[in-house]
Amino acid sequence: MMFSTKAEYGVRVMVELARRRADQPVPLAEIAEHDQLPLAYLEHLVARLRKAGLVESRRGARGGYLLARSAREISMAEIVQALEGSIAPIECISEAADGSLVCAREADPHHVCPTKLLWTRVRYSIVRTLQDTKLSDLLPTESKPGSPSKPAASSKPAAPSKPAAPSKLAAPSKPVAA
Amino acid sequence: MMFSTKAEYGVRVMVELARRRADQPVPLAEIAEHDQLPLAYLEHLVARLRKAGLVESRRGARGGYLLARSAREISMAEIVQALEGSIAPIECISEAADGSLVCAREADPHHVCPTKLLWTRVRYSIVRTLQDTKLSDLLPTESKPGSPSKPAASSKPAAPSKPAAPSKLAAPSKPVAA
DNA sequence: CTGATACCCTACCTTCGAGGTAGGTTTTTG
DNA sequence: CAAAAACCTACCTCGAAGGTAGGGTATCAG
Repeated sequence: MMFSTKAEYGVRVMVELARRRADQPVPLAEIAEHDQLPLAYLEHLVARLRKAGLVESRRGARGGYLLARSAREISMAEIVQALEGSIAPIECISEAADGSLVCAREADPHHVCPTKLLWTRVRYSIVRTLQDTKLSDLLPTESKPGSPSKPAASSKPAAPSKPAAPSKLAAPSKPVAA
Repeated sequence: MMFSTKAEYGVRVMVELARRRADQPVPLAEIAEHDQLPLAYLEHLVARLRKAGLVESRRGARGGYLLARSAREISMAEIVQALEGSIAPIECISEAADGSLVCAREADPHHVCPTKLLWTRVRYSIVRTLQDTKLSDLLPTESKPGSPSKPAASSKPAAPSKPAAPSKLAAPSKPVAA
């Protein structure tokens, strides 16, 4: 497993917010009950989402949370990023304050780390997929007038419904029973 | 961080093996010293690689490990898979014994998990990148006659050497004081 | 044959962060 | 005002990541 439940739960919260009418706030307790998730824990997560500017809050009675933007304008990358922090497949490939990718082992400028290429690639493919997937893509096909509901990935289809089962890696005998 | 050091160290070991002449075994102690990694720990990792059929071993004096196949025929997916087990971005999207993707929350067949699409996509993009990257791709460009050394990723350049300005996706929550 | 080398195996140990609780404070509404 | 809800800080716990330790076993050099 690679992402923590922070990302998992947080994405669920965002989906629940997106499903509802955008003009009135949704109390967190409602979502917690609907998805059977611990309320107190969700409060931590949604705090991060708020600091990241992804949701807005209304305090007091009849308060709750709302999406700060339209679901079509929120990418999963933003959500995951807000919840998990910097997206990196391994410690080595996380970024310094200046945005560059650092590797502690790379003190010696002569020596180039051969594995860096791999992890950079992996990181990039994850980030791209997360960026290409918008919050609206996870909503049940609710045809908004004038906008096709499945723009999905930009360049390539990010997730073919049939993964074709290569070698042993995926081997879903029942592929993605959606 | 998403993969453990198992994958990180294990990939390093494989790279070291690939760098050397394929006909004589490399003792693990040599690699441990070269990469400054704990020998006893590497032994655990390489045991997994052996069970997965990725390396072979010669016991006794002048023994060591060798690649079981050519570096061009070993994908990073196999390596990571051997070390980390099933590749899954979150618990939900891992496979059951029968190979199907399970989600505990999906007991109710009516209810479709809206977030499953996301994690399936992410999983697939990771797996594809790992499959497309061969062990030979991580070797310093050592031109084998008759084979181009950079087939790289399938469709798109997977890793830009300069991350440019990644909006805010970079922002480290914990600044990684390396 | 004997020692050295190196793989191989099982058991253990320690730290740390994920995942969650708890309890209080503040703001808003009816 | 009382209830509802966000907000905040502190704490707790448990399992796995990341090792260590120590022996056993095969192989080679001399």
